[in-house]
Amino acid sequence: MNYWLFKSEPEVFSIDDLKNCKNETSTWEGIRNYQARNFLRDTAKLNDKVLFYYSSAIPTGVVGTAKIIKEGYIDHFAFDKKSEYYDEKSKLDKPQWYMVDIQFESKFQKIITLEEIKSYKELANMRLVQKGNRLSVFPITKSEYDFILKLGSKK
DNA sequence: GCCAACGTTGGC
DNA sequence: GCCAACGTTGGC
Repeated sequence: MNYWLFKSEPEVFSIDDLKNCKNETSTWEGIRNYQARNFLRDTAKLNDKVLFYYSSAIPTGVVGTAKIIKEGYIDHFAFDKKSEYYDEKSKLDKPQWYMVDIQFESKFQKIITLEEIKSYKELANMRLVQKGNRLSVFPITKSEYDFILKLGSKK
């Protein structure tokens, strides 16, 4: 079992949007970074746990959890000229980009802000708090996941 | 809106 | 293969 942090801008796709999807399930398309692509394609497995993080938000932070319900498969949005995720470099016979499907699990009682995350030494090794981190999909440890889940479960 | 950090592109 | 220029991310 792997543990992940997925970033999303709430203006684009919020955790409520995920919850409101059919079966509380959505594709996670539009990842256009090779390192993140490799994680989705090669490492993300069925039932892996996901922290749902808001970037470019006020405040930024983790707002809930989800799980992987479909392992990496071709991001067909890259072939769709009408999609904002269209990428002419991704060809049908040589796809560049991959995605997974996730299902809503829980919404936290309160957002666990980046500021709060930075205050715990238990979370100091997360890629999230390291300088220059821009990856929108990256692995975390079970203990980091559990720690944040616990924070988010408190009123 | 600014800007630091990082990734990608393309000329050589 | 180097690296300058450019584009993007994301916190503030």
